[in-house]
Amino acid sequence: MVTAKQGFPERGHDHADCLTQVLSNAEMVCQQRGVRLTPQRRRVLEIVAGSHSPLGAYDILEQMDFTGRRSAPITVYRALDFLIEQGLVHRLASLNAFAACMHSDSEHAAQFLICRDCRTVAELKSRRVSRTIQQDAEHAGFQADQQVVEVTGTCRDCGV
Amino acid sequence: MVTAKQGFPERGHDHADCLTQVLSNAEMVCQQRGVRLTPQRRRVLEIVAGSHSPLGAYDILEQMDFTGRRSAPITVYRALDFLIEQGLVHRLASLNAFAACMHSDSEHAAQFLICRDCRTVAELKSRRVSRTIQQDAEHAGFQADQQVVEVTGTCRDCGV
DNA sequence: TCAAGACATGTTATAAAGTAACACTCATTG
DNA sequence: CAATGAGTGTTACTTTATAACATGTCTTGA
Repeated sequence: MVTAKQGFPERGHDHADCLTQVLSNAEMVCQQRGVRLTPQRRRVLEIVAGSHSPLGAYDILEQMDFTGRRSAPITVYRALDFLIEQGLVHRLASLNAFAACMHSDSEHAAQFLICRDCRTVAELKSRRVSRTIQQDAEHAGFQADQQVVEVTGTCRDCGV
Repeated sequence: MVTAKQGFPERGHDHADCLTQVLSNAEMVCQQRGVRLTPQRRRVLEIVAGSHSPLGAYDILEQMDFTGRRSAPITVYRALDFLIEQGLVHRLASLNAFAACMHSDSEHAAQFLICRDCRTVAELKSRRVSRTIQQDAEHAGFQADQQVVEVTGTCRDCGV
């Protein structure tokens, strides 16, 4: 899960707040851009944002199963594609999983801290890191336009 | 593919040199560590190092098929696990693909520049980047111990 | 108002990536 | 030379993701 505050989220924080915030922000963002946050998409966002740790597409699929019958995986992937495009959800390549983004209003590279113990995920959101990558890539003769930064380790609460 | 030089490899460079260098380095490293670079493992490394762009496990599998009969995927994955463990091959999470490492002698975080046009891959190998990530993570209450940095963009030769 | 087009979803099937479990080989080494 | 352990073979399977095509549903302008 992802928190609005800088730094790694505290263990006991009220996650319902995150959820509310993500959803209302998403409504706003979509309205502004003239794109549709349909019930399906909203539902997927809700599920992703409701989890403390990133979810696989099939985990999401299981939770979609509210009317008794299960939808096809493609349904979830389509909603995820939309949400990612709008910057409302990030994909974590190293986990094949997805996490909601609290900062979709502000432009930022996708940078993650992944705790190997509690599986909690936070965004690093360091301008310094993205700038350094940008510069060093350029120095190597490379024009960077998309960064994937995923850091595995132990968070404050799980640390020794 | 990955070059020993800093910066993005030049288009016309002699790739056979890379290959030879990777293999002799691997022999050495394995001998030093008392682990076995078996024919299978050597063959997988050869295939990976022989490609200018990262290969999927099943691409490697196809090329293993030298005696006429195809081995099972697990064979390739087992060899890759070994090679990754020894730092001879890197896994590119954002591509589900694998690339040989030219710098397995020196300790370094896995950082990649991936050209979206020619699919060539180079290692960034920036101490500055890994240090910055380390520091900023720590500042956020997080003890980093493994970094994934994958940058997509356009290389010198493909750039506008 | 209603047809056209665009966007969204349903349905079925399949591809691509990765792993489990167990049997067998083969080089040591004590 | 048996016992051990690392490496490989074999079969089956799980997990992750996409293709292709049919159907539904908004909205917009004639």
